[in-house]
Amino acid sequence: MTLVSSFLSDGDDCKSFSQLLAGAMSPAARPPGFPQLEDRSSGDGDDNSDFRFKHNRPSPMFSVPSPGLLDSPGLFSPGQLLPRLSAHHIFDTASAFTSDSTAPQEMPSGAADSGVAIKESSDISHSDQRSQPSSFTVDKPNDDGYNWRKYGQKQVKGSEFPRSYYKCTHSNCPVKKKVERSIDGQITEIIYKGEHNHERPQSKRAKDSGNPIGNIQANPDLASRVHGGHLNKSKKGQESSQATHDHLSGTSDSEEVGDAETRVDEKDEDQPDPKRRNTEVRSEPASSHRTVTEPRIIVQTTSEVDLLDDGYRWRKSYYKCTFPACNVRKHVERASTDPKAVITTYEGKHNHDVPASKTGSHYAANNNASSIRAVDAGTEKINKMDLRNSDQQPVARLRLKEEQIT
DNA sequence: CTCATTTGACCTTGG
DNA sequence: GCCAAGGTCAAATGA
Repeated sequence: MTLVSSFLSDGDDCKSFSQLLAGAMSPAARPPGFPQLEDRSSGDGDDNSDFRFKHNRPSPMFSVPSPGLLDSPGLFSPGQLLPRLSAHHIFDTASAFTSDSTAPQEMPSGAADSGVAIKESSDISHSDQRSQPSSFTVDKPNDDGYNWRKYGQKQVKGSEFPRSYYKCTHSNCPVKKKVERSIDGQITEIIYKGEHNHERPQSKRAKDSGNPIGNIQANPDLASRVHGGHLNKSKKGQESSQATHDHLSGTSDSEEVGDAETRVDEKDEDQPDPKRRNTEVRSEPASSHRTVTEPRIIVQTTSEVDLLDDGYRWRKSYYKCTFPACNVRKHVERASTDPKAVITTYEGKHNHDVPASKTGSHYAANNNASSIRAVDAGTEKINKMDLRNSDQQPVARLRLKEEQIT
C-alpha cells in the first residue's frame, strides 16, 4: 500500500519505466544474467523504440507477477488458492512500460535468463507518439542489451499479429525470444526463453541499471492498480480487454492485485489456447482477443529460485474473508531477501465469529486482526507482529519467518 | 561481398 | 497415424 501510494504521490508521471525499474531493481538483487535497462541509444538492433512509452498519467502501470512467483513448493500452504505455474511465471506488466518518453522501454532481457515475455500496451505507445516519432515501427525486438538475430516469423493462430523469432547471436547462447507486433509495429508481446550463458554485450549502455522485471516486481500493487483502473483504452480487443480488466480492476484498492493475479491465472487456465504448447503461459485467452493495452511479462524458467531471488518481495496472493459483509483481507508475500520468510498482512477486523467449521483449526486464530496467529499454520514462526489500527483502516501485520519450504 | 532479414518449406509437438 | 499449429531451417532477397 505504501509502495503504491508513494508511487502515485511521487508525481512521477514522467518517470520512465526504465527509471522505475532501475530504481526498483538493484544490480545486487538482479539475478545473474538479468540485463539492465538501457538507453536506446545503444540499441543492439532490437526494437529500441518499441519500449519507449510515455505516459501522461501519474500512474506508472504495471501489473504483476503471477502467484507463480511465490508458488514454490510448500511455500504457501494456506488454501493453495493460486494455480501453480511451476516453471512458468507470468508478469502482467500492464502499462508499466509507460512512463517516459525519454527512456526506452526495455525488455527485461534479464528475465531472459529464465525466459520472459512482455506484452505492451499499444495505447501507451500511441500516447508516446507525440514525443516519439514512428521509430518504433522497426521490426526488431526491443533493445534489451543483447544481440538478436531473427530467424523466423510466423502468423500465429489466435493472434492478429505475426510472431517473430529471434535468437541471441552470442555463440552457443541458447536464448531465444518471440516477439509479436501489432500492425503498426508496436510490440504486443515478447517472450524470452532460455538463459544467457554470457554477459550482456559490454557495448550496451548501462544507463539504466534497473530491470523491468525487478521494477515491476517491486511494485505489484501499483501495477495492478493502474492496470485495472486506467488501461482500458486500446483500440481493439476491447471486449477481451474488458474481461481481463474485470478481473484485474475491481476496485481502486491496490490490494486487489493479488486477487487479480490469481484470477488472471485462473482465467488463463480456464481458457487455454487449445493449440498452444504448454511451454508458455499467458494471462489471457487468446491474442486475438487480447488488448494490446496490457503489457505483460511471461517468464519461462526452470528455476523458480531465479525469479524469487530478484531482491524484491512478492505477494503471493490476496485473501478475503468470505463471510458476508466482512472486509477483512490478508496478503501473503514473501521476502526476497529470505526465501523462507513469509510476510502475512492482515487488514481489517472480522465482524463475525470464527466459522464453526474452522474453529480449532489455525484459521480460528484469525478471528480478528488482533488475534493473528499461525495463519499459514505449518512451521513458520511468528517473528514480529505489528498491529496498527487506525480508524480508517485497521491493519495488523504479522511477519512470519522461517517457513519451512520443501 | 557481407550480413541480416524475409519467407516458404520442413520439422516437431500435442490432441 | 493424422492433423493442426508452433517452431526452425535455409535459400532468396535486400541493405
